[in-house]
Amino acid sequence: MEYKRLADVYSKLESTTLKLEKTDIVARFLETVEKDELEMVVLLITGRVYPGWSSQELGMSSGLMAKAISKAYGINSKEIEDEWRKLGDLGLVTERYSSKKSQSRIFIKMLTVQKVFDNMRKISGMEGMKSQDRKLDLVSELLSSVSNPLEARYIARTVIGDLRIGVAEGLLRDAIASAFFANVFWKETLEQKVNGDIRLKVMSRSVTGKKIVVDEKLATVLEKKYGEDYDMLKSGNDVVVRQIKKISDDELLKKEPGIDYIFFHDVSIGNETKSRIVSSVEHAFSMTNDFSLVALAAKDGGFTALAKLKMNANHPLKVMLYQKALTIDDAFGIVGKPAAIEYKYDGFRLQVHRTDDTIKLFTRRLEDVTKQFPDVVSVVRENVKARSFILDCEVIGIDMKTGKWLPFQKISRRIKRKYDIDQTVREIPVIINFFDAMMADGKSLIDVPFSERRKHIESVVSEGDGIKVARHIITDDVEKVNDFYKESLSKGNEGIMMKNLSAPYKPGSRVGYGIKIKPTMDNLDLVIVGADYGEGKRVGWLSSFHLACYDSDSGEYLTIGKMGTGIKEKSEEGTSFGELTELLKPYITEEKGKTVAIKPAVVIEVAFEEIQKSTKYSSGFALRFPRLVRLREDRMPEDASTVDEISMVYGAQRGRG
DNA sequence: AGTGCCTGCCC
DNA sequence: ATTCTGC
DNA sequence: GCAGAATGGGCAGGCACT
Repeated sequence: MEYKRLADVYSKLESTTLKLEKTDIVARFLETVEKDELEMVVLLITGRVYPGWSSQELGMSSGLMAKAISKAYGINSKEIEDEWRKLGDLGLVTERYSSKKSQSRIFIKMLTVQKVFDNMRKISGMEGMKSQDRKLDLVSELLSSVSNPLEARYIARTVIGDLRIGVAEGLLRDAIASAFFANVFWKETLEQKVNGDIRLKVMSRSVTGKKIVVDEKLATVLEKKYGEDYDMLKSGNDVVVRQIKKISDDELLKKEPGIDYIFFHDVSIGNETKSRIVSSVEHAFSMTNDFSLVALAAKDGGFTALAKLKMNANHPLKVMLYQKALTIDDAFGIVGKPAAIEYKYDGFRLQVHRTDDTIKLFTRRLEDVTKQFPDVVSVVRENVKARSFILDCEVIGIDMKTGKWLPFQKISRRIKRKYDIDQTVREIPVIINFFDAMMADGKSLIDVPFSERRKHIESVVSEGDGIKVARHIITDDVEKVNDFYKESLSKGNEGIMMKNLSAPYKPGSRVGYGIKIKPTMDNLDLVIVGADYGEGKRVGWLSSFHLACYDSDSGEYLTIGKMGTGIKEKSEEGTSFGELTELLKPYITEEKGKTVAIKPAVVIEVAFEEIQKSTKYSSGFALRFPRLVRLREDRMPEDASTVDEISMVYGAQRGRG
């Protein structure tokens, strides 16, 4: 397949924000892809060349891409930086230089999807001396063989790992469902207006050569109400009328061979059928984390093949994510009463797998970290009494001297380590706290209620040094939760989790079955002393703001980090990027690429989770998760929080005093 | 050998 | 991680 | 209410440069 075709699809996707339209674009494209190219195309649609669970990386991002542009088109880096700031996206920058060169281009051969894919995979395999140069050559080779600047745009974005086409898991899942299974409609959806006309009429003009099954009850209605349009649909397609109480033969819903469209009379049957298709795709993806496999299975074997993609210890599962609430009452409102309340440990998420002899550990993003935690492997081997399982836990570090739990920063030293692992095992011992179970003795637990999954953990885990079941209570009493919350914080935890007792485990989604509650710190008033221009949807605005506190001794402003969230895009909603940009412009003293220096004048109120020690910023501190609360127009820069105040707050933080 | 910058991934 | 926004 | 796209600090590792 020519890369140009894929680039056109990307471009169409970029030109609409409508999810249904995007889904349709991807689905209609996938329908046309041959089996031997499907794996590659599905990966490239998600902007990758290896599936999410793979540890293969490109080792190339915006920095090296800027160099690649420089090399491929002979442009100096300052000019590239300026264009980058103006266009807000290196993909557009690449496209621009590509189009300037295009007149002199002589086509020998069209660039193929396969070629792009192969070069990207070569890039990810490269290491050692001069490897960066060789990576640049591979990118240059692609850029010089495009037939169209649009292709250059997407080659650059694939290198950066950010396609910006608004397609991620949810949408691709729906698109695969729509591409390889019958498209389901019912009376209301056929009567819905699309571009001014009802959908049935639109379809009668545009759909030809398809196999369409129509509910007998609906057929009568269509003939009576829309006879002319319905006749036109029948004349151009293979329309079969059936009595359909309920589609019991799942395989009928598969395309190739099978049916392309199915029309029901009742909303409920339509919805049920549609969701049966989508959830079978979703389930297959949950099990494999690999849309290439899912798409192939769906195309080839429909429901049967999708159902064969089963949960498998040693293959990581997407983890369930949790929402945030401000108060215990709000949380109860979402998860119901009574609920399970757990400590929210300040560690990192670990998925523990065991098949008979093999234990494997995966992070939240499915990286295999078994090598980094031999201590966890052995404690699991000895203390979990089951042969085959998948469990979810939070790992925290402990201070060798005091026995207290360490803040996340410390344990993070172990996560990506490749060398001196044994030494850090001794220096930073850990405790694993199990809080969920997804598989037991080869059987999936994701559909059993949380309360049962919890019981299962308690039955297989024997607690000991370094291995615990997450501390929890079950209650419907706000006061009891409050006490538990205080207890949790006093141990240095981040807060608490509140969980719905009857909820299933939903891999990969942030549904309201679990809620996290964290305390709020008093906000700081900080001075803006610099900023960066934004990318993508924030192009043209100052988008990230460099913050400083005041040193009353020296009268200087000391930096404490950057902030790029909490700001509104629309000015009606509150303090917006536009407003801040206009406000700060007169104070800009220096510009370099996307970064500007700003004279201290504007004070803002900033919320955060925690103050950390930092070597990067001149105040010696940095904020964990900073976000804008509001402008402080009533404050002068000298009124900002002082470094002494911040130092006091640092010392008084949870579990640290 | 030391340093600085980039990348990817934890939160 | 947090937050905002379109669907 | 969800999915997607913006953005934060800091860690280890790896490459390039001095």
